[in-house]
Amino acid sequence: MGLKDDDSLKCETCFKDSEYFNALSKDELTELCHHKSCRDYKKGELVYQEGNRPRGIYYLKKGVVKHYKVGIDGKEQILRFSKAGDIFGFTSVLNNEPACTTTKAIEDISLCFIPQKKFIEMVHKNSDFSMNILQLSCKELGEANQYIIDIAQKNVRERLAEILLLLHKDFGTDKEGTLQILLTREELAGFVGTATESVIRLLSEFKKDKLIELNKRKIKIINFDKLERLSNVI
Amino acid sequence: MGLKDDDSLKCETCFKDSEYFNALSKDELTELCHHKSCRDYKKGELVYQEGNRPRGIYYLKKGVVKHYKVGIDGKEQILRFSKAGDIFGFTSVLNNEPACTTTKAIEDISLCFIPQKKFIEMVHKNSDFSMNILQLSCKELGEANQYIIDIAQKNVRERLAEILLLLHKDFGTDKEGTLQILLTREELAGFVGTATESVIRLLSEFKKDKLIELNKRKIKIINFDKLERLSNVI
DNA sequence: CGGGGAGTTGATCCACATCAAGGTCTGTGG
DNA sequence: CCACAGACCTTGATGTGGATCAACTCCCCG
Repeated sequence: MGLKDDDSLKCETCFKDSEYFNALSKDELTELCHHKSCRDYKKGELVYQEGNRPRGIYYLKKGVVKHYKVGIDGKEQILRFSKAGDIFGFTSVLNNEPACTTTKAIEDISLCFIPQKKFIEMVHKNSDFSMNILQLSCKELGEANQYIIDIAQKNVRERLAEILLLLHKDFGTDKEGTLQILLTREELAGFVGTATESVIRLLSEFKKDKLIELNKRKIKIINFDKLERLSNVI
Repeated sequence: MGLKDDDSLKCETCFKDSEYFNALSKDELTELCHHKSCRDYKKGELVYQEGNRPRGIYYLKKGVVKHYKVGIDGKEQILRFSKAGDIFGFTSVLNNEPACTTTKAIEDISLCFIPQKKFIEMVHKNSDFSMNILQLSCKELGEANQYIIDIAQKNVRERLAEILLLLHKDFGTDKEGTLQILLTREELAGFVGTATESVIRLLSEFKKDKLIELNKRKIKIINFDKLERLSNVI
């Protein structure tokens, strides 16, 4: 799991537009850049695994990863995705605990790694940066809470509708209107929290009802209003 | 919702043993005590409601509150409880957003209120305190994630067993061995994420199988091992 | 003593998981 | 460029966990 040292080690522009690292001063940023290291991962590669102890946090420069937990029967429950510009892995670093999720690249990605020590140091030294992380963590907590009530009280149809809209909001579309994230049916099921067959049946129902168009893994939402009503947003 | 000013305003000992406020210096503590205000709530009273904007955070001195969301059909999904020594309400304050949960006293409680401004100030000024809050928020995030996979993948029996053990861990027992938290069947159902009738049926099944003893709302766990195995802890 | 909330039990129904069996796509190596 | 294996997708049949509805009891508490 060692990180390759390459040219990107010296890359100073990684965090230029990051909404989290913008709190750092020019000096802090330079200092940080001397300690970070970058690496590319192929689609399907693990970044870290539940139960392992990550030795730092990650900044995703390119691509998409999924964060999930594996249940008793081996079924993946996807908790969320991260895309370019996101950071992750800070929860276990901050609590000095093993990771509570597994993170895997679902496309080719470019990652920037910041060692635990440097990250903690920054949190302590720069209160604006610390506040950014705090707000991020609170935001994720709010989303997790929302997700709990969704899973507990909505049926699968409502949840799938909601998640399609969520993916649209988070990942947007290409010029054709296709969702900018490609998931297998199994992954979609793992995110919704249902069986693969159920997702397949509901997707084709949505297609029949002219809510979406399907082409392999490409999904295009064509009736947002109806989907929204169907999702029963609280 | 105004907080009564009373003698407790001057109380200096509120935070003496708090694992979160212990990062504050004596001076900061004194300063804080000049800005906090205390109030008692009767069982059943609302502290704040989802959608409202709390103007500060709360430190629970005595009693137990439940944090929940209300679903479409009016069903309560309880997300967690707080007990003496816990703080809550900081997520919406930090993100400057309306509260994403409703908080209600399930016994008579004693609350200490810290205005938003003071709290943010402390987070900015004292990096140890900030780290405490950050760790708390990350811990809650981890618990929420665990809860998502539980609800998504376990059946009601497993979840009820797990929650009984969780309540035991968090609230302990009196000298008789009875859980130190009294919930209605409806609240228990709202926490497990199921129907009241299902909780009732399963509780009496657990009783029949000599896993627990029941006396009104009092629950006594008598076979931890079996309950643990039943809960299918991952 | 009566009214209302909480608890209990039984009957019924359906959303969804699971199983089974094929079809389709994709990447690899010959 | 083709063949083939393995992963992924799809559809149908079936079983059931647990929600829902209904009726009744049990407590409190004024």
